Amino acid sequence: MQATPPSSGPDAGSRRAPRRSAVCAPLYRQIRHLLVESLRRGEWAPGAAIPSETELASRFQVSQGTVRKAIDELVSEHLLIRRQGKGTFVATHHEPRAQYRFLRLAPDRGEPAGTSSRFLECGRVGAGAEIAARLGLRSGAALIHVRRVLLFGDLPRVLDDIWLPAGPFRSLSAERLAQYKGPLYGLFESEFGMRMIRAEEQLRAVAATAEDAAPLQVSTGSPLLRVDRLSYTYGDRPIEFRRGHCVTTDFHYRNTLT
Amino acid sequence: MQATPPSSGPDAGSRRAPRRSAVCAPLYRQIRHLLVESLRRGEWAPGAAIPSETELASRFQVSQGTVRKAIDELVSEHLLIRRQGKGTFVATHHEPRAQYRFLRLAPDRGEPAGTSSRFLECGRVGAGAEIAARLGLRSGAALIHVRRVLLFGDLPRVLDDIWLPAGPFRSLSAERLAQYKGPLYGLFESEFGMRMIRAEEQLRAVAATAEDAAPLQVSTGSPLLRVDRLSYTYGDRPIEFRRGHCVTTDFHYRNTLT
DNA sequence: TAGTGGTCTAGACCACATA
DNA sequence: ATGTGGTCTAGACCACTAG
Repeated sequence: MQATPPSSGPDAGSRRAPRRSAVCAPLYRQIRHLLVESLRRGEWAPGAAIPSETELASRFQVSQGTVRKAIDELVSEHLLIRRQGKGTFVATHHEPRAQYRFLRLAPDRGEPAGTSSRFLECGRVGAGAEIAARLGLRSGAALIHVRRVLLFGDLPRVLDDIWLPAGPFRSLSAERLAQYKGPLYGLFESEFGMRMIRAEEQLRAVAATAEDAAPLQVSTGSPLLRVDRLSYTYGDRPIEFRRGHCVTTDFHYRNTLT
Repeated sequence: MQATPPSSGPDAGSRRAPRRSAVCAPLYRQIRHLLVESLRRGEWAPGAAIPSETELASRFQVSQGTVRKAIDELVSEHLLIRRQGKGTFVATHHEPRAQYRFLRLAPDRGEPAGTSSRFLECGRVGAGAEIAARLGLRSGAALIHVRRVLLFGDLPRVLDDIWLPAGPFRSLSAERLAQYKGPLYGLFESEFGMRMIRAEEQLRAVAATAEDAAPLQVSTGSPLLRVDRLSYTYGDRPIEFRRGHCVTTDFHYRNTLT
């Protein structure tokens, strides 16, 4: 930052050079960008504290209020978490509060039972045209494909097909998945350094195929909620495509419009 | 507000009484609450400008920055809209930008065609147990029921059943609906003084009944996306329950997870 | 007691819109 | 030229956490 500190108190008059032009983002957005870059580079690990607001202010040569506004935005996007009296921390999918941030399926009555995964497949495949386009890869690119059933208590309710670029996720295996407890995004974050921060979903109703119906213990042709999800990491880079088929006779997908 | 302005500059020392206790919200939230109350009372009409930040600051005896933070929150919740150089305005469903804020259905390819409504029914009914509970009314309370088909271009894609409390919406009629152009929430806002600011939705896949299938021009039993929506006005008061059945062969419901 | 984030203030200047 | 929101600063004090 090329900010010039004022010579004295708030009434110091014309005290700085015109720092930015019309093409330039506000200072706090520039700071925000620097913070995101540090996160992307892994300068601060998930779960770790970032430097205090005052330290960042002196590092970037801006006021604490400007750093604060940059952090405010990142907190609202769940990239950072504030803890009063303790500091500001890099968000992680291992925290209980963030565990099911992306899981919108809930039982019609009663509180959400604990979920668990049963993994059916894990192997390398070539990217079809549709999935390649979504992930921004060339057709035929190497992917890892995972198929699993999500159980709520002991009720199988979601059949997920997950496609990941083979590069970063090369070492993902059925064994590693089977032994892992907790949300997949936690595993991706810890083992592969890929942190999901945002996702776009497309929902539709479809009839169950025979292949979908069996693991979900429903009849072929019964209505299923199909959820296509494209997940992004830092810098709007798509990193996972997922297609879920959900039984919604006693569950529903919840959403808030604001 | 019982804030005491400081005697002089920023270094005036212990300059105010302890304004709030542990049970009390921060000043900017108190200001925010006062603003929402003014909105609820209709002190400023939808589309109109609210007083400037400096005027509100002097009215509430707080600094402009505190008013600003209160307004910031209301802007992020789409209750207010800022226009640089012009002022801050009460949001309205008549603005082009807000027209389809709550419409999440989009065509799989191509840009969204214009939508139009075909109204099938409009009449008084008694509230069933489920809908009464959702709207916070007693079972059997008087409701207005509207049924319509939403068309994208000339494609019928959504069959909506809408229930409204008969009190505020007493004068809603088939004639009034037929002659009205634009989003329903615009009509509710202008004609009935009920402004929707938030909604909760529950989605599931269902098989089309014969009654659903006919107006949507699909076969009985084909999969439909059912969307149950509860809409709220100021103060978390539920004011509309809506059940939509959507054809999702060439359309989808889009959602962003953040 | 020291350090952190949370709130509040006051004032400066900038960018935009209107007259 | 004036008034609006938008950005930035500096400093005060509060509330919470931990050694």
